[in-house]
Amino acid sequence: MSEYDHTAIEKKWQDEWARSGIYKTGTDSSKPKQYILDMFPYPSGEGLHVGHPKGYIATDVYSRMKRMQGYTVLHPMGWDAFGLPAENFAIKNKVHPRVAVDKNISNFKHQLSLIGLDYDWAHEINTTDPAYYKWTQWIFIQLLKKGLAYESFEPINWCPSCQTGLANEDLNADGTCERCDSVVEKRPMRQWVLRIKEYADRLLHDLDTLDWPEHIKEQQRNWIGRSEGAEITFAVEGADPVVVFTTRPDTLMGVTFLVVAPEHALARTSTDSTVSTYVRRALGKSEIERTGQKAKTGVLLPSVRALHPVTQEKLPIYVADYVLATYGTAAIMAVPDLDERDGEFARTVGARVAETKLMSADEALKVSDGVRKVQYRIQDWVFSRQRYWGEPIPVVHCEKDGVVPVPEAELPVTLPDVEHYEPTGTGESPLANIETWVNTKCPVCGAPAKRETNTMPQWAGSSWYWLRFMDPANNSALVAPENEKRWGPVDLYVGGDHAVRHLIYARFWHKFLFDIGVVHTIEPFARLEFLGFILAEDGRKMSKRWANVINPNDVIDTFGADAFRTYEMFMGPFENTIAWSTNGLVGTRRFIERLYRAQEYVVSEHVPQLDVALNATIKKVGDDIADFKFNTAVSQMMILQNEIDTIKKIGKDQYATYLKLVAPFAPHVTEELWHELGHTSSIHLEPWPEYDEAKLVSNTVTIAVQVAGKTRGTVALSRGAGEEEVLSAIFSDPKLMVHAPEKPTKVVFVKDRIINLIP
RNA sequence: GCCGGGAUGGCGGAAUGGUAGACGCGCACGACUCAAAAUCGUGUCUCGCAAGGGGUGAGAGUUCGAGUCUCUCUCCCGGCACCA
Repeated sequence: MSEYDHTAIEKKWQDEWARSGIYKTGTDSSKPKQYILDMFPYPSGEGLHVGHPKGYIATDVYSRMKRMQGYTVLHPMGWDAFGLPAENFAIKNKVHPRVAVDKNISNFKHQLSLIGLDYDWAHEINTTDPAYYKWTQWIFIQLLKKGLAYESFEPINWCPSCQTGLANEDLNADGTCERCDSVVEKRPMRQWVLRIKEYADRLLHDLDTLDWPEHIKEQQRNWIGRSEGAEITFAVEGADPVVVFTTRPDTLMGVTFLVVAPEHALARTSTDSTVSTYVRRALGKSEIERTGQKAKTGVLLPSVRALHPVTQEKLPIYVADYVLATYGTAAIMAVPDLDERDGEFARTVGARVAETKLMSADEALKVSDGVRKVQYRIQDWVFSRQRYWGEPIPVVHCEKDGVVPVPEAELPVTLPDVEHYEPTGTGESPLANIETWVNTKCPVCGAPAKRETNTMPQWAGSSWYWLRFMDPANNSALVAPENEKRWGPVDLYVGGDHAVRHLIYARFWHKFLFDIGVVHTIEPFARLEFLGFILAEDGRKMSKRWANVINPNDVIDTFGADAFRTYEMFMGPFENTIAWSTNGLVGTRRFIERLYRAQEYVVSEHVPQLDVALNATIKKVGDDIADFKFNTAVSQMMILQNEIDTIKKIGKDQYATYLKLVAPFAPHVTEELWHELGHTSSIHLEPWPEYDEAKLVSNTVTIAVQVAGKTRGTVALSRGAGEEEVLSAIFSDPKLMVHAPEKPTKVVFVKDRIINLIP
């Protein structure tokens, strides 16, 4: 037997698999399909650290088993390559973002290739490829045609550092810019916005159909933030009526005043100087300053009074910035008696507090002429960015015809080369400076017109990419219907970090594509497995800044891809965040070596002593991979290996079976050993082993003996032994005899498991 | 405040209501070696020489039997949050 030389073995088989194409996407449509997808990466200049491939290894293990189980498998990989990092790199180094992106992609591909993943690179996609973003633009035009994309001039989040508008989803929890942590301003400017709110109810309800982790569904429910309530109109003396939204119409009789947001027309049009000063100050505050404050401030609107719809009582109206402009009607009815915030505000301004007599919601609506209404926290999706490196929004502005979509035959609208990638800061993208590109003709009337110069956000390309993987080279359709029917939906989607943003945008676009007949399922991702991150050995995030980054290339060089893969699956539960441990990796390396050395134990005849352990391993490894419990699958393989090392003997067929079980985890060494056994075709195309139910359990069992619920020892008997037999075994064991009552008042006997004697 | 998920050795973690701590790391001792590494073997929750006792965040409960089920509480992680 030769030494285990992981470098030679891994190189040899990676080359051979590439040559023979064993991982090509299956074409046999008579077999059941599995579409297994990773969240595709942004190819950063940093390259991969050992945390990144964890999800890729998991889908690799899963897809290998599924292929062996007879499924045709689609397991593709691609690049989500638009976005700010490449653009910032371009600004700094004066190179075209494409150059940096291409370089990064080739580095990523090299790193991935060392891991031995079974991607079918014939299906590779790149969101920055014009042949790809042609269809991203096509989807935008369909949204526009259906009235789901619109221009808005409302104030939006503006990041002064990135110099672009942002969606709410691009902000941190504290309201700062997700990318650079700058304090975000509200800035009124022209923006393209998508009506995701129209899909809010479907996005909420269809969560129930998904096999996703509960915490992800919950995050999406929180983000959508549906609340049921009512709108009630209050007549106002001296001004137009005020409509309020409330989730508690039943508290109507406790209302003692109204409050409107500074943005509310009633506040903005007030001529009172105290009010206008307050409003001006409030509007000048950032989102954080306004929502972060605890003490409530506000002023009375003089010369207006609301009329209580039931008592006709005259109620004061205040303007206060604890009422949000972006939610409900920007006006509330205050019930200081029951609502803590209203109560606090009433104390600050000295407003009246009345005891609330509750009535039924129905009655309240009747007497107040209120209407039931549903409100959402989610806002429409601000979809334009004033930056260079994104998909151009494919519309033309014509003086006569207004906004005109670029005809589909003229797509893609390609991104022109520019001299400077810097954002202009004026609310225009760098594209605005390229006159030859901006100036065009109106597709409707032919008159001179100007192209839209805003680009799409980073999330656009990833909002439909799983469809392109099904049909990557199609130039006449986003995806051919037969391919979409063949592969959709994604059976298993694996990734992390995008619980809300990507997953909600992707579901939104998918539902839209369902509505226009492009896809046949209402949801894109039937099952989602969310991964836990790998921290650095010091327990911190892996980062250049802490100098604690571990590069997979180095690990693979020292320990081999097989040990590396197996370790990442063995570290702990897939969804747990766990610190990397090079010591831990040594353990799986030892396991691979013992597997390798076990070829010395191979004998031609069957070794019955291994039957139980081997059958149990077939069952457990298969079940556990299916359930994403890779850590216990690996530990079961180790248990079998321990058994083999004890017996120092394994039948040739048994070893072959064992190799197939390890193959998804350690594809190179198992392929090598498989060929050593004399096979000439790949182990990865072998049928997955089946277990023999009859051999799953051994003929002897260990029965725990308890006295009054306290375990006193065990007896070993043949399977199926009756109570009498167990009792006689107990009383012939001197150690147990001492504890066991001769005449128990009660005996609990569970066959093959336990006996409990109660004195 | 609301919602979701947790708490088990020195560490990562196992346990259909049925022998808690599988598997791995680490550690200790032993074998091999001139020696070391590698490898192999033995041990490793805790108190105790032993017999035996205690032990899965705390407290109660259900049960012949609870890490697992129920209730109360503490703490940790994540999401949302002046959302009316």
